[in-house]
Amino acid sequence: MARGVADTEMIRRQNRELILGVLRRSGPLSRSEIAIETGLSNATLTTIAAEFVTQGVLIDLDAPAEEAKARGRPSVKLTHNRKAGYILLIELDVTRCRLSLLDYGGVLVDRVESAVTPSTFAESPAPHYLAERIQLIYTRNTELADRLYTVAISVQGILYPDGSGMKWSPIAHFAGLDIVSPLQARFPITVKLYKRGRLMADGMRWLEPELTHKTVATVFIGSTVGMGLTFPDADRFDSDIGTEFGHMIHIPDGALCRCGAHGCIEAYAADYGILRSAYSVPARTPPAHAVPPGDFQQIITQARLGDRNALHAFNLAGSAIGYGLNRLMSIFEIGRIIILGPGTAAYDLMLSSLREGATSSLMGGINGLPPVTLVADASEPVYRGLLMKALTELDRNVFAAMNQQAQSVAE
Amino acid sequence: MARGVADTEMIRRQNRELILGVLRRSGPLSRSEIAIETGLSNATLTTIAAEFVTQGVLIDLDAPAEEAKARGRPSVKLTHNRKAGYILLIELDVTRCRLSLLDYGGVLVDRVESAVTPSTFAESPAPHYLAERIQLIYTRNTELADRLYTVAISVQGILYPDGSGMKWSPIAHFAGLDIVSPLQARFPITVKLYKRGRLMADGMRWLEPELTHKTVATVFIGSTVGMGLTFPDADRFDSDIGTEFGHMIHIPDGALCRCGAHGCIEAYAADYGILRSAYSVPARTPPAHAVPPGDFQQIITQARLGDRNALHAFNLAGSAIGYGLNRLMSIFEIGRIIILGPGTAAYDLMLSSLREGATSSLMGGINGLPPVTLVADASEPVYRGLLMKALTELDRNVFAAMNQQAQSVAE
DNA sequence: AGTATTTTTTTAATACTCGAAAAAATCATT
DNA sequence: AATGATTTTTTCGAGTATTAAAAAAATACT
Repeated sequence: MARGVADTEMIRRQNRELILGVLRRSGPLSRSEIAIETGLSNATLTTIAAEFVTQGVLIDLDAPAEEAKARGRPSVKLTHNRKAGYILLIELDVTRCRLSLLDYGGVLVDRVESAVTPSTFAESPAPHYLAERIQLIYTRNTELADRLYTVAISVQGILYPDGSGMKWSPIAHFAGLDIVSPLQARFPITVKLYKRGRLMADGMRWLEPELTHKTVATVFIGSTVGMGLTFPDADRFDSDIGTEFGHMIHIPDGALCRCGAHGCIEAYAADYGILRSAYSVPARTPPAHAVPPGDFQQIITQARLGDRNALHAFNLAGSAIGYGLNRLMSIFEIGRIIILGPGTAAYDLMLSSLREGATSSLMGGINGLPPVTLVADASEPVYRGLLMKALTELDRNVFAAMNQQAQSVAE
Repeated sequence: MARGVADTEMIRRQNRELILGVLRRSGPLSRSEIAIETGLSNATLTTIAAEFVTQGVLIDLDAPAEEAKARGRPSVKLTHNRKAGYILLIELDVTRCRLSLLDYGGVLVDRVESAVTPSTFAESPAPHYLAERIQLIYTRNTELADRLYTVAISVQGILYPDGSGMKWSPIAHFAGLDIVSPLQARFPITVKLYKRGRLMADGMRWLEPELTHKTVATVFIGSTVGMGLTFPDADRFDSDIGTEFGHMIHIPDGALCRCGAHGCIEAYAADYGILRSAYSVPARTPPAHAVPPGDFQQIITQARLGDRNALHAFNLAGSAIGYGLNRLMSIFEIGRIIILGPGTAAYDLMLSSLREGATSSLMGGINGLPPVTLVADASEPVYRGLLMKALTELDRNVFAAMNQQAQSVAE
């Protein structure tokens, strides 16, 4: 039920993971510092560190440029051996596809970017499209022949339960295919799909360490409405949570959403929904394909000037999100809300109706609206989240799991 | 971040837990059977089993009444030493309070039952009331002087984040007090509060083992609407999930709920809500205090005879629950729905509107309504859930954690 | 050059699992 | 009744972990 048999190999793996973990969180550290941080003894640190160095996973940082030269034997900081392995991040959204190759130290090595249009994946099926670009990365970076271990892809939409592809995606012709298997068959890599909303929440945890012990909900407001949820310490709890907040039904048979359903939160709170209400377009009118940022900005300006229709549109949006949070808070206790994306610019206009919606239930009333933080640029937490997912995956599944006989990974 | 330092003591604790776990799941087993089941070697089983027997946690079952006498050395089944420890279960709801004392083998030893009324906890504060009854159990069962380890209490309502008491409870004067600390101060026991909805879901997992790898949502429909959610393998994931489904807002500013808010699911789908709609009582009318089972049954009968108002009431109820599930399914993927309680009798009357509500969104439409099971008697899974919580708590925190020097627990 | 100080490594002790061999406990057969 | 076959359980030795404590290493200070 819980875990399987425990033996001494597991001890070592677990302690190796522990060490890579603190190194990942708090820069280069000396053996003693790691010992203190992890609770392991110095003796163990000597052993495991030696193992890591032999295997080429970590290296001694001999930049001796210490701060105030202390007495005693100088400490030697350990740090990631950048050549130990490589990761590839793929950020995929409705408009672009960006591949970033990074080394084990998290340093950018190569980058490929291309535009995505509704016809992109009709012309070249997604697995093929991605394989071609990955091949380009391999060709341009010969050093990673067998050292590219893991590919992390950020997507939006609904995953198959086994994570092999998408059941639904806002990107045309992207859903319905097995993405993971063809890539894993062609290249010697582990491929994983991650939901953008979830990455946002994870990324925020790395960017704001004080969130560690809280349940965090991130809400993206922009051309869509997305959410991510992460739970304290549930590092391993990778089940598909915070899935499609934007497509939670706010009002049965309500406004028409891009997804085809009626009454989704998104249909009221995404840019196109706000635009529609602000210009009193009937709520059943099919949504605009894309809203130019200027148009959205203009509605904000109008609302600030007191325009009734614009104010009303933001009220509807706030209310949709507020009730959505309300419904969420009927299920979890949420410790912190982070709102990201272009919608943050209009947060003040939505606040009162958002709060009203969020607190109008038993749970919402008792617990109140949790503290809210605004983060205008959503791409940073997504990138950070994706990066850390890939690196910790490498830490855990490749380098922590190596046994003593393992060959050195570096030349 | 993950776990702490791993050492050899942890190995032993973990393997002990593993053994107690399979024993808990699959009756008495011989050492070899346990070895096969857990993956541990026979040698290890000899060692650990000897330890357990010395400590009085397990005993050799010498009932030799084997089935077909096989050749070879006969196997000796290990089973729980019933005298190793005791647990106390307290089921508390709006009408009664029942204490059940069980031994480590799960056998009922003593039981105390009393009625609860709205004035009960006004006259005797809850911690005092419970302490008195626990004292009675101690007095009547002298053998458990220092062998009662854990008390598990089933409650309804909203817990404090630290689990020490209730923020809100449907039982008058029960909320707002620290329940756990006074009891732990007075008796040498571990006290924990568990939410009834959650126990239902957990209990169903024990009753139907094929649920193991699914996300299960249990929905109680009766005088309230409650929910429990459990996730596959998330044995340890004890955070407070599935909290107040019944008080999720279905329709903003809708029907008046017992909790004082407007538009809760409960206000449409609990017995009082159905009654109210069936008799066309205005939805803002304060709900009846308790609905006699006969009255509820009568509405079912009327609906089956084609009474429009009764049918409409069940439609509203089904719709409320359907949209609630819909909203839930926008956040998790749910693999199985189990409906419990008196409301199951009217499930067929609610089904079409329930399904319509559940599948009207993007997620609901794509995934469809998961398989639904009906269980009329909700008290069995609650009791089972509570029992297994207490026993596994004992297994894990007391008996798995004992070290080699530990004294024997049995005389 | 010698001493103080801090980090890192070595050493010895202990705990745990495992595979293989040995022992134990029964049935089957002669 | 004795011997053999068979299955379960125990014993034993080897291998791998961790840790505390002692030793060694590497530097600053005097």
